[in-house]
Amino acid sequence: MSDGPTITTIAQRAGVSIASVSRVLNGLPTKAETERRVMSAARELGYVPNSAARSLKSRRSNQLGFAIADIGNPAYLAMIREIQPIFKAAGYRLVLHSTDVDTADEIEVLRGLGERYVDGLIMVPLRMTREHLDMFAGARAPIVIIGSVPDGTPVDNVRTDSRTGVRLAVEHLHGLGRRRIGFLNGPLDTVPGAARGAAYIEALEACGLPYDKNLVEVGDFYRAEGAQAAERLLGRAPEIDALLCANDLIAFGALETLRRTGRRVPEDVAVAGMDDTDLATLAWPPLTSVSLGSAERGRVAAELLLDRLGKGPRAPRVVTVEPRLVIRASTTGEETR
Amino acid sequence: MSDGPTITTIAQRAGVSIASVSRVLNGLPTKAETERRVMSAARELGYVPNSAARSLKSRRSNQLGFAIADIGNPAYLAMIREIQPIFKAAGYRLVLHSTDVDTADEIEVLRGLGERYVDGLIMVPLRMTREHLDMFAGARAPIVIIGSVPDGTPVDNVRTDSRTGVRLAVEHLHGLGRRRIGFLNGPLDTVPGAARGAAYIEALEACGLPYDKNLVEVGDFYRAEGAQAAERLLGRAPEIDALLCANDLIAFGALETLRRTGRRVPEDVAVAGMDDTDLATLAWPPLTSVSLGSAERGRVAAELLLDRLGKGPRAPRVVTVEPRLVIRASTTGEETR
DNA sequence: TTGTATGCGTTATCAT
DNA sequence: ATGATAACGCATACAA
Repeated sequence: MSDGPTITTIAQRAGVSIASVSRVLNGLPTKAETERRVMSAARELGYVPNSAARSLKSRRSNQLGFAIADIGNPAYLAMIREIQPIFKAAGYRLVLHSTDVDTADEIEVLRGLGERYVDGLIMVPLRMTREHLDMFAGARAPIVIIGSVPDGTPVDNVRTDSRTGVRLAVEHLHGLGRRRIGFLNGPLDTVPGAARGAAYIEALEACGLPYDKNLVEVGDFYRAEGAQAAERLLGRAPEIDALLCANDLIAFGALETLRRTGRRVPEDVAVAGMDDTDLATLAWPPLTSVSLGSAERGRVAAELLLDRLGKGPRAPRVVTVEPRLVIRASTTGEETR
Repeated sequence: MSDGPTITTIAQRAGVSIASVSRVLNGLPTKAETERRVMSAARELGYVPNSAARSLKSRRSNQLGFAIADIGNPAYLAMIREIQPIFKAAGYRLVLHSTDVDTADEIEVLRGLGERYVDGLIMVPLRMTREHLDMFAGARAPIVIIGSVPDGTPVDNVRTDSRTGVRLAVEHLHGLGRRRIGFLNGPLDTVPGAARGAAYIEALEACGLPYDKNLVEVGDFYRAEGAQAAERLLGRAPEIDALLCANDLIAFGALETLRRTGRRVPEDVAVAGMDDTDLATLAWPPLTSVSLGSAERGRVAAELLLDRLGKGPRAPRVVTVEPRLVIRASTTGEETR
């Protein structure tokens, strides 16, 4: 717990100047004898370079940030699992921000970039306000946004195609003969909530099904809220024969409600989620889900960020990850796990 | 993306010295006029203090670390979810280390403490080597270990009582009339693996059941490995009527294998896990599990760390969180979710 | 090859 | 109340 040695300590011990110490430590050409003495002094003292001093001098923190609303969401977790090892391999530490579904918190994180405690940031904003866009424009470090930003926004952008994803699911349910397809959505003022809500309507039309707003219930992107939303929806529209859920957590909640109210899945109600999280194969029945490529989006975001850090300024890039429908027993009744 | 303003920039703009700027920014007594000019200059320039310079001067990073083997494990996730908001509320950022089940990685994190990029660390070591203990002793920042350390180790320590936890589960299964209770463990050279393995034997004896090493299978703490271990065990000892699993992930894997091989849970084989993760109620049937208080251990660890940071050196403390058996349908067959 | 001296951006001490 | 200046630990331009 002593007050760590500095290059000055080493210099005294080795009887050389701090410049020589620094040179040896950084592998610059040095006389063998000097190098030997410095290295052994450093080892004996248990020297470790001070990161604050290094950062101040180098103007690099060797840290990268990842900001999400909720670590508990397995879709975000899948991203972290990709991002962390990529950052680590590139020599960066991961600073994790959980913004608590709070827009002000997100803004705070963006403002914090000015402190330069990270060299770059990956953010998954839940809402996208004017203030977000302003902060992106003035940001003092590279930002990668997972989720859609308006064209021209000066950040790299990794998107998914919610519209296609929702369509895949609705077509699947329609193809199974379902005609009363309910939709359990998250808050409409969130980026995914708005996108998936609109896509649901589009997809119904593409299938030639009428849009009945009575079949849509809005809750939040969590399991408990999903269970409650399902209960409200089924109370109001008991004739529903399929349920599309805006994410897997909602779907898990819906499965609970369906079981509790004595409905069979998929015989009475087919259920599909979105995100295709690890948990989809844990639920019973295994959950059909639209993969939005969470892991891949995380990986791509990390790579974009590192690439920009390595190569300096360049035009913002947009990468779109294609959704993919993963069919399991919650819609087909077959054991396909 | 410009090169952020510093107090020097502000001083020029406001026509005062950097000392005055610093004073105003830190709320020290200043003449109203000076304060006004500095504040408006700072606002106009969008000034944000540089964290590296601040850290170098203050010798504090305002960052705290959390090091775990695998973010994917929901037990660790439960800890993060407690720790992050506590850190944030106290003004600290969270630096997350995932050590990839690699002991060398853990040691590297401990060595990194010397860089002083964090003011303290919470670690959940999977293995506990001589090297770990040495690093603890020489650590240059406060450490809280979740998991058991030998008495006298100079770190705060938050434990769970594996022995009691395993006993609760075994007694429960025994009370249900089960007499061939198998055990699916994780690696024996890990802290939890060793503890739970020993506890299993003890618990059997306490129930008057013979220990049959044929009923124990060792895999790893993951779902896929759990499924495989269950398959090996059931192939070898098909008469098993209960399965205790060293964590929930293993149990989920076991449930898969049991279903796939046509065994009913709990009629043919009762299954219990450990950790009582969120996922326990998602599985089918809902999983009986021994809660080891993951969330609480996280919370306590965070509080211990902050307390030490606030109050300075003091004797190492040990807090033990009591386990609790949460009974669900995977052992009793009743719907108790 | 090595040492001296300077600067990174901040805080804090000391004069004024 | 304010300004000049040192110091935090490191890297480096320059001089020797």
